[in-house]
Amino acid sequence: VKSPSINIREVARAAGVGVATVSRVINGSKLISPAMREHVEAVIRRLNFRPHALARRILGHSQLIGFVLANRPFLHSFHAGILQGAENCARSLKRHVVFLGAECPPGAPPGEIVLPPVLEEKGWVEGVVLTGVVYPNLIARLKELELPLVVFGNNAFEGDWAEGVGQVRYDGAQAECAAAEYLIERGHRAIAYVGDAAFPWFREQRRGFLRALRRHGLHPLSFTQSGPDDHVEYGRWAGETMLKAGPAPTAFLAGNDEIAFGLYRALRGLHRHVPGDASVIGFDDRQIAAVMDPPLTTVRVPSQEIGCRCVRLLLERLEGSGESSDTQWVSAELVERGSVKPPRGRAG
Amino acid sequence: VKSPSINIREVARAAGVGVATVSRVINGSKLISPAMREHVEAVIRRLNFRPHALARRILGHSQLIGFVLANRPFLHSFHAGILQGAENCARSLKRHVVFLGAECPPGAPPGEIVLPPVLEEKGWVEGVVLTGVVYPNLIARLKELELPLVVFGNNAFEGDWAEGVGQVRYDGAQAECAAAEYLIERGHRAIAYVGDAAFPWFREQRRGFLRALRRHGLHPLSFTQSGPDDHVEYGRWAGETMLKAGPAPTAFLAGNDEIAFGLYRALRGLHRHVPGDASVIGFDDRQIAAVMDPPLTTVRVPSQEIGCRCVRLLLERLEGSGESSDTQWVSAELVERGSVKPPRGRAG
DNA sequence: CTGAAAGCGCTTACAG
DNA sequence: CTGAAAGCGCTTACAG
Repeated sequence: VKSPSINIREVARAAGVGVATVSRVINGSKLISPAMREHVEAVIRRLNFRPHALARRILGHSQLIGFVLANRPFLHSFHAGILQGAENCARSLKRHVVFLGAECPPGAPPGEIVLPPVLEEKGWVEGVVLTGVVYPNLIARLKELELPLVVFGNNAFEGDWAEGVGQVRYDGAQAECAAAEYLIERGHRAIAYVGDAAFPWFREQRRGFLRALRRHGLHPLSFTQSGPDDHVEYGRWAGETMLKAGPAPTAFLAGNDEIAFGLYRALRGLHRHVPGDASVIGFDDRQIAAVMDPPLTTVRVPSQEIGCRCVRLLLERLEGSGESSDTQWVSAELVERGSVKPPRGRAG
Repeated sequence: VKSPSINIREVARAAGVGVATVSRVINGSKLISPAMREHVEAVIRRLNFRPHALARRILGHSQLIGFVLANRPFLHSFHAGILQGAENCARSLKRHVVFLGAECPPGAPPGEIVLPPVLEEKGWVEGVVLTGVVYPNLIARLKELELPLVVFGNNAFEGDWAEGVGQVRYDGAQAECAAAEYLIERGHRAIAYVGDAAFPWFREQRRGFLRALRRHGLHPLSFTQSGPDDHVEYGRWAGETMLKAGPAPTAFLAGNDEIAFGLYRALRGLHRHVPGDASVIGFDDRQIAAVMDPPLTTVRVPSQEIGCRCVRLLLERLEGSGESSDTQWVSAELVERGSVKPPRGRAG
């Protein structure tokens, strides 16, 4: 059931040359005279010949990179940024990105995880960039498949997987420490961190938060229980709980921007004003941050840059098989908008 | 420079059978005895053999679908939704999606447009789903390449390209007509449409808006000039201009949610309250809509469904080469949130 | 059911 | 510089 599309042999015959010559032309080989090149190119144009991509790459590289978004029902703007960065960078390096979803429960034995065929089969992708919610068993499975791997480190759960895999990450503890300092400088003393401790990225942030408070001899408030999957709901729940229960914080450090939005809702529900009654700092700088009211001061994580660095690191490791640098760091910085003020009853 | 990875021939030798038999096993052929199958499978496992994806598909189908996002510097949440829908659907149909950016200025002759190699070469993708900002010349180029094509119709500029291409679209005029009626029912008389008429999707919406106003004998206000590329800025500019210049509208129909947010800003800057002083309805229902203050009433366009329908339609056309249905419609519906109220001085 | 052989469309030593 | 031939890893008639 092959369509009668023309192949290199027919081009060769039409041009009155050998197939090797046609091959050299389409591959831009130097071993060919200008006259011959022009002649063959003319025939190629006339016949509208396009070489078959798969056949060309049976030996050699597919130039395809797998971008795996693990365990995510939805492509949020943050991961969309990573994907876009990866695609841009891949394109400039003559590679292409296959976008792949993958679900794999944390408890599954690596051997039993079934991945998309593009990953299971050999020859499709040269390597994989791994993002989303990444459990060690997925990494183990990908290693079994002998796929060169770069993971967005902050998305991965702790485990014994680092060997042989490239990482791009930001220092969440450091960033959140700086955010806490920023609040402390502005006079806040009752500061709360909000983020489900079931996730490593939130735990890491919280460590930085604790570090800052300890340094200043302040008592840290935290809300780290597991709750609703929806981050907005989680933030609202956390806010309501904390405001009703204990000494009300004058400032909140939210694990991400959606949690921050949930906190806004809780605050508003209790007639507290942001930032008049309570300050809030988010994390990630997703698209919603600038649009919230007041605009959210937040820690910007450069998503596009992360995507770009992931594919760049992957290709470095592919080429220099001598295991290039294991971890690359990108920096996360506070972007000041309108959700922080000194607490009430204190000179600005 | 071939890595010494094992191939079908070696498996056959190790199993003491012919390569055809191994081939049948990995392809799940029925023409094989259970005993033989088990034996070969054991050898495959022992040798950790994985067939080469590219070689398998030289004849036959690549199972790859190109998802092209044209002329977009950024993957917005709306298109991210389409992509995610496409990937989900593709996966369930055993296909994979290659995410591709493409820039091509509207004026370029089709012959001169250079696309990613994955599209230029034959055999990579079985077909293309086209979204973003789509000019007719890009469609023409893709047709030259004989790539089966489904476009998200609302993203495409008018032109003589419809023949032979599948489309998925929503009825923007109808949706915006309904949105206008919704405002009229609530007592609004001075209603403005805001959206750059340079873009066909805004023009289509505006037609629906005009239809509704005409039906009720109302005078339509419109802001359709070309302005800043950034939609938020565009909305702000439109809002400020209209509020300063003419009879102030009591309600705005924004071409998309970001324009609506720009209108919020303009209104706030002039100390007008939403929805107290002016109502606003957005379009698309992007992620920011629910997060705006007040939450934006908007027309929801089912982005994931669009992505899914695009790949489904593409595969139908691939299989039944008898040109299956040309255009599929999805419905866009108003989602009521908090940005609409009856105008001042009128009973609710 | 199974295997030897021809074939898919290309690339790449090798010889000239 | 150019071409005939062998090779890439797989699939698929064909014959048994």
